[in-house]
Amino acid sequence: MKLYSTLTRDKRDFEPAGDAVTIYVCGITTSNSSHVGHALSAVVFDVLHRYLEFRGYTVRRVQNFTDIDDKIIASARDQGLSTEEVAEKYVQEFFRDMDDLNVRRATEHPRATEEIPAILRMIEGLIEQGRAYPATDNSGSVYFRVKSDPEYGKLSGRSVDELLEGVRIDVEPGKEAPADFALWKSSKPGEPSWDSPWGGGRPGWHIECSAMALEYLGETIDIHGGGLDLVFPHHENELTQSESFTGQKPFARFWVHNGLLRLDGAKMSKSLGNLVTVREALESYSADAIRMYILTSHYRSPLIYDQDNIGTQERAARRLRQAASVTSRADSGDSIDPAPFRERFVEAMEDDLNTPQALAVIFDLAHEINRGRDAGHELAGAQAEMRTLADVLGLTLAEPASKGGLSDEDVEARLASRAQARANQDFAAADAIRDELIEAGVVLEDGPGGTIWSRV
RNA sequence: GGCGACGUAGCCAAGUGGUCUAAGGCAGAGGUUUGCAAAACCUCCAUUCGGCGGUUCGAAUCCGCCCGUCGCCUCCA
Repeated sequence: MKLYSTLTRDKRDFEPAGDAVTIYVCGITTSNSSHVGHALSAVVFDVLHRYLEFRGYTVRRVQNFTDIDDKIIASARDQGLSTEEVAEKYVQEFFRDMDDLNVRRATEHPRATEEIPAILRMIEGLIEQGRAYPATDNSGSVYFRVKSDPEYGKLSGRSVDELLEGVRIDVEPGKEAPADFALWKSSKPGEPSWDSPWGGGRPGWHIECSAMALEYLGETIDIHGGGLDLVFPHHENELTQSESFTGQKPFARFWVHNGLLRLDGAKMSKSLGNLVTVREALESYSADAIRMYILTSHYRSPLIYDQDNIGTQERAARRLRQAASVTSRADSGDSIDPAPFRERFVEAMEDDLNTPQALAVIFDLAHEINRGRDAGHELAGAQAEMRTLADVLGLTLAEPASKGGLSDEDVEARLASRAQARANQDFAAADAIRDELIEAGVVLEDGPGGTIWSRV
């Protein structure tokens, strides 16, 4: 397949270097509930993973949790909890949110605080190589020496000179140059702290990802992913320290970045506070609708979070769901050949994961199934294919669960009353029952074979 | 200020040199079906791709300028 890489700024043919496709995706910092922007990124890489498996590859995907940083420390202090407790709370919340979005778990979900030995080995190695140095003011921090890498800036397209001049970067004491970044941060009294050759401290943000990628996936990984906002400085720094440490280039063969979700004209982010949590979104919309909303736009494009537009996806999801489960008289002796649809689906996905087109193919197949229903064609094969393709996008095509109101038995009972009323030509009574059920989120369809119902 | 992305029908959104008089979804109009609906099906719904120039036999697609929106440069998926 073709994949766009931020490093080369073009689409290239992707083949894994080894037997399995290795993917490292930057995960969340466990200081807050996940928002829909995190869901966007998670869904994109979930679909990439699912598609690669659909194509027959074995995939090993690692996604970390940054479970120690300033915000977690602050949050723990505010709530009177330990940093571990705060982190654990949001890790569990993340898993629940992702499960409900039908995002499959990664192969591994390592945490920064559980990888301290690997992180320390890497920092020590970088110091030995002259790539890093303990803070010049003896604070106990360790910094990476950016000017030691003449290629620094190649991922984000930044000029090293400009960065070294400290354009809009505050110079910290103890740094040789403004662009140098922390590999190890000395801890202040009362803060969580791990022992190191330089004194008590904690890992800098970037080093954890390098260490985990190396530990779990090796010196060169196939795909490194994350949101576009991570390109600089996070991924730029990961790249330089990883290639410096291992001497192996490239650190990642493809850099895949998803576009950012916006709300009210700005990027959805913690610092701006303009966010909608995954949980809030799931309270109003089904996972299929949320995923379809994300996937009807290309993953590299920015997407504006808009409630009304997600609502329209709910109706669109229903269209697919019904086509996947309609029944046919199957008396024509013909059936629908799904092969051309599968081909078009694959063709779309092969082109840098063009999910909008892939989804359009599924809609075309749904249309063909509905036509086939009217013509009395055999549908099972086409419907099975449709479910297979939908599953590659992580769509369940399942009915939303009963939202408290009426149980299935209640619905069946109301339906029986309505059937009796219709038989008696008492359409007023029949329509009243229908209206009542619609209020409860149950839609009826009267057909030649009787009335079928579904939840919306 | 530096670097980068984007602007396609009422809305969302693919398409990036000819098969585009532009996919798909939602909304809308007429019809079939139905006790009436709903769903489904049939027909219709951008001669046009932010604006102005240019390159080309040919541009939504390439180039230039302008207008508008957004991202990164500081923690952020």
